[in-house]
Amino acid sequence: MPRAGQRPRLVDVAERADVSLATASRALAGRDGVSAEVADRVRQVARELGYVANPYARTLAGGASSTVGLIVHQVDDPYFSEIAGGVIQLAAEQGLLVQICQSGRDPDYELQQLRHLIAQRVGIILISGSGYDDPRVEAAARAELAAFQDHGGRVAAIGRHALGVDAVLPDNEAGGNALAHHLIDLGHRRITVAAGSAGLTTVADRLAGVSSALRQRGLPPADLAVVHGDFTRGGGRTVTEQILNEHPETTAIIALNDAMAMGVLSTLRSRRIPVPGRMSVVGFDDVSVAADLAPSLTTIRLPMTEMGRTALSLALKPRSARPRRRSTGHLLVVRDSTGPVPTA
Amino acid sequence: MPRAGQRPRLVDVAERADVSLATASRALAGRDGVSAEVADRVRQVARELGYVANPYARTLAGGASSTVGLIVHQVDDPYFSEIAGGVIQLAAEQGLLVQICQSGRDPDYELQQLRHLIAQRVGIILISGSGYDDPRVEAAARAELAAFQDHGGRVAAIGRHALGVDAVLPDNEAGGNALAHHLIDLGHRRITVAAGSAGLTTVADRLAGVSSALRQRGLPPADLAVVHGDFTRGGGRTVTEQILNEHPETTAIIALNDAMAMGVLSTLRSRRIPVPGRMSVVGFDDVSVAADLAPSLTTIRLPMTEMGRTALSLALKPRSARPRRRSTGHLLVVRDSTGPVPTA
DNA sequence: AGCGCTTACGTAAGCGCTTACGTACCCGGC
DNA sequence: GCCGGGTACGTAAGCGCTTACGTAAGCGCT
Repeated sequence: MPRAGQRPRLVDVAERADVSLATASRALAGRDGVSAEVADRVRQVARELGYVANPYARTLAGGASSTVGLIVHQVDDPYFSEIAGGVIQLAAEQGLLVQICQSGRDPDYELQQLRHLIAQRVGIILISGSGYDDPRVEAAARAELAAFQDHGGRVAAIGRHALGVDAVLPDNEAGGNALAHHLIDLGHRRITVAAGSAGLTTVADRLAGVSSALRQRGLPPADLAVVHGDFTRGGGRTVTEQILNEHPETTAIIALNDAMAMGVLSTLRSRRIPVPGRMSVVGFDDVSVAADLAPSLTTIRLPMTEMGRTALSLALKPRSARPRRRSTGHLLVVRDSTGPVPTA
Repeated sequence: MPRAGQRPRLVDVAERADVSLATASRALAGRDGVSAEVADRVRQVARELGYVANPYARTLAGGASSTVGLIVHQVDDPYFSEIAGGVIQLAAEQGLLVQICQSGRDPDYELQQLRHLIAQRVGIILISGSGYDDPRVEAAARAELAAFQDHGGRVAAIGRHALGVDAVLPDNEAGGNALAHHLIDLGHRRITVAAGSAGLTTVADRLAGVSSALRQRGLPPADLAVVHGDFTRGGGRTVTEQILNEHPETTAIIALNDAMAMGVLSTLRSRRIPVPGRMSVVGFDDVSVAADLAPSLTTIRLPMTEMGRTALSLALKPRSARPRRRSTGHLLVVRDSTGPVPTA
């Protein structure tokens, strides 16, 4: 008999279906060893009673945890919130709950969040964002995740390699390459990269693609300048000031993510520098506002929502012997922020 | 003795500190009935062992759940992601984990998410976003939340009243009022509101503020037109087309949130209608990109991060007899998207 | 008819915690 | 000296589930 005002328990279902606790549990878990007839009866009663298993009891008893932990650099950055959207979508479809944490782009804090998630016994961990090229931190994270997996935890990474786990990876190098080719095709020769923190693998990869484009076109490395800031709008603004001062010959700026590109555009506007009339600007990611900026932003489209979904689906699959990789497509989206090099 | 390769349990701590399980539990919970000396010893051992309580066991046994559920309309909408950022910030400071869900602006689905969170036994629920003026849905949510609270659950709402729970509420009416006054001061007389879905209380409240401003200025109601879309950039674009067709005399558009305002700006730009030269545009919320748009957006600033924090802190306080309300400040931020009415 | 094997189910242990209750001890008061 | 009352701690009962193991029934086989 369900206690008044309380959620029904498995015993309540079992009693009412006139079976034992064990049978009820098996029936609801879809395990076999239960006749189809009894299983139906149990499921029927559960539905009538509105029974939902207590996840705490279930997990304690050794069942699989139904919560997935997601670590992002910052939730209110559209890149991450779109990824989170994809994760949450698929999680909802699967009846899973998503625990979300931010690292604030601090590797040590991220490690701490990771440990916290593990200590909280979430079943699945998704790590999103760029990796750090600090070997100490990445090795610690790697070790932590390996131990977690050995105890049955499931892990996937989004946009970062070197963690030794399943990962969905955009081809950052190819994207950077495509951007640079686009600008070179437009006649630009003095290109400056507005890069994020030098310690991020994403930055290094995108940058590598840009450099290789120059090489492929036989252009001297001196045609390329690189200025580091951080992957935010504020970072884009700061970096733009620096570019204008230190590399005044620049005719095109490659921002290594859209957030920075927004900062770049905003600063150029306040300096009354026409885009693309006097300066072309490109971004990377194609966050959804990119199309609505003025001018609309030429950028590399990454399927962020899809990336989130894919990462979760990887983590949901049984663990494979060696880490899987899923690469995502990318697409150069040409809009109004790029144009031919100005004729001096 | 901690089992090899396993996380330490409370018994491990207890044994090593040479006390009983109960004492160890009390010591770590900071409950009294434990001598200071013993309590210190236990805490010390726990630290050495890296002990973290298993939240599933803790919750099952009747301890407080340490997870907060957050329901938003959509995570990749900057309004919600900034609120979520605030919630996550404070949660991290308190050692809590945040479970996040999206309702996709569908009242029925939102109700389902709410039930899911409750079924999953989260301890605290935060509901963010506009309420629905559908009495059926709101009443159902109210009932669900009341029952949840009666069983010890904690609830707070952000930006919605009528739920019968603690709430943090921006003064939507005053904000709408301030926007309208600003435009009227600039000489605008044919104002059209780009409103979100008619069924949202937020829309009704902001709209009420706008209407009252016209009344306060002795302007005829006919000076105001209202077109409904949805609270997204796409909604803003659609609505703008409609305004241009059906209300060509309009000189100023009040978008009832920033997302719509972005859609409005984008459509006006593609139609080559100068802002604010021929049309002034205002938004509401002041999401962080608002300042970086071209032209930068005049809007009402809401302290979204703070709202998230406040909501969680309300939920963390012991329940009060009657629902508390915290109102947030709001501020008219005048930027470049508004100007004097064009002289015909 | 008797054996073993499978299938369908029940019994009960135990996951790691919290907490009601019990017990030993020490204090001061008469 | 004894007793009532507080303090500090231990014992053990659960929280609601999963699952290893046990058992009874039914099957085909010799």
